[in-house]
Amino acid sequence: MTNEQGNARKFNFGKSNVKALPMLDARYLRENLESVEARLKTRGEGVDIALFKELDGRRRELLLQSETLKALRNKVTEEIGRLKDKSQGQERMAEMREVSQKIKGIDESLKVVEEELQTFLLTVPNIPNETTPVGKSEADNVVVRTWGEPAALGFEAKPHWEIGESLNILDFERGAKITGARFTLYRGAGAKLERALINFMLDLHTDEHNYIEMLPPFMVNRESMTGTGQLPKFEEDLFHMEGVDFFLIPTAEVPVTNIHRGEILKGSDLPINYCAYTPCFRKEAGSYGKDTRGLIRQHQFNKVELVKFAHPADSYNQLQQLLGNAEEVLRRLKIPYRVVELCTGDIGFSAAKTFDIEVWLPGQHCYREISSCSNFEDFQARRAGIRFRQEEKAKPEFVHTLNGSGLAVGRTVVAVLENYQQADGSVLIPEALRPYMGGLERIS
RNA sequence: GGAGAGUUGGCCGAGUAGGUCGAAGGCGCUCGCCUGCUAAGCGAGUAUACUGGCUAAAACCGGUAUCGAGGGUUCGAAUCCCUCACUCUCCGCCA
Repeated sequence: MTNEQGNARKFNFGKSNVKALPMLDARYLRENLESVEARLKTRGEGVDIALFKELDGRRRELLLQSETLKALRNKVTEEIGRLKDKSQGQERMAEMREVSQKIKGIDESLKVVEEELQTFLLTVPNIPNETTPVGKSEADNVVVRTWGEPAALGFEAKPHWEIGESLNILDFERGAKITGARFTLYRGAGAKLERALINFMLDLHTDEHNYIEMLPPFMVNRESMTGTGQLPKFEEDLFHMEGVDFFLIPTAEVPVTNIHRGEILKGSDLPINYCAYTPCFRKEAGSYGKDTRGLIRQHQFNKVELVKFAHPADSYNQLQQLLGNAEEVLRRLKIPYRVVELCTGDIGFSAAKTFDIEVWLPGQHCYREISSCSNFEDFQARRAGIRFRQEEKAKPEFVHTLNGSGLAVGRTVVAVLENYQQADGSVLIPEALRPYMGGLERIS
């Protein structure tokens, strides 16, 4: 046995026993090919219609052949079973032996086609909602509203990394020494500020916004990553464990949405609101030159996430609520922000509609994303098999899933440091946070 | 790390000398009946996915699959064999 095999065996607890993911809505795609294609085009994304037609057609053809033969075999087998004298069945048994061989061959081809089809379907992004503005890039996003006035500091605003280093609460050099680039060590009041923000956000959402707090695993299996849409397409952005088929979560969206994977929920329980603090781990592949300084883009950062499972007819109302719940964090902290509606060219793979909250950063003279609130409609629900019944006996339907940061904690620290910096180099603590900082009013 | 026990439908729970078992029974639920209301009682029904036919679409009718997952033996597997995952108990180790 090679070393690698030994390892694999030792840690071989990768697959969950939850049933395989259900087929995506191949039927809907089959019947609405043209319109789906047109709407996906607004993302700047093409669908290989010819490939789909071929795979889908082949699959149905093979399925029909296989099922017809199985029906025959079942019938004959039942007759044999009814025989008192089994020796009378010899001839038919021989026939069925051949039929079974044929079925085996067809099923093997079928399996190949189904895997190809599944792989194809899993790489098709969500269809944007009709209300999502059509556009090519970030530049076409629409500012929905702006809250708060950037404060007139009366001096040249410093970027947070300078503030953090001079107050000795953020240590980028040692973070890099301990691990590497894009890892930061928080010290003293800095560490406490991060923790205070986490608790403040969790308390706000659970006590006032009616979310149930969850503390999920920070590693998930492949099925979970596929359920929310990170896999199969974005594996290169994820940290993968060696020896086990687990991934570090890039957001709490993954473990929290997958809480109900493969379940049928009660319609009367909707909407279900969950809120979770987790660290998030991202490789940030392809962003090498970007945001190299400071806390903005880290391989590990903390986030409080809001997740909703909603009735399809109610999901856009829920999206507004979720967005408002996230905004409330910045309102309480009295930090200016704006809300941006993402265009079709800028929304994520799984989203049908997304609003970003961008916080004002005086040190950088710009608004930066601090939260992303999306309605995935039934996209994740299909992949993850999350359904509900309207009524006790009704047919199960897919729920709509939503989530949003409420908020990204590291970036909130950035916003606090930069917006609350004082001429003397100290930083005031927002009033709402003081109870979480042991009454501390100022970091100096 | 070692030893053992389990995994069946919304839930509980039968079913292992392979055959008519998608699966007894109970609970729950739905509809109907009955009783002046309630309770009790009686009758019927009660999984999911894919797929063929019909259809504008459904309803509907038919087929296939599913008894943790995957594979094997067999004309035929919930039942036999193998691999894996998970749950529980005991021992060891450990925050």
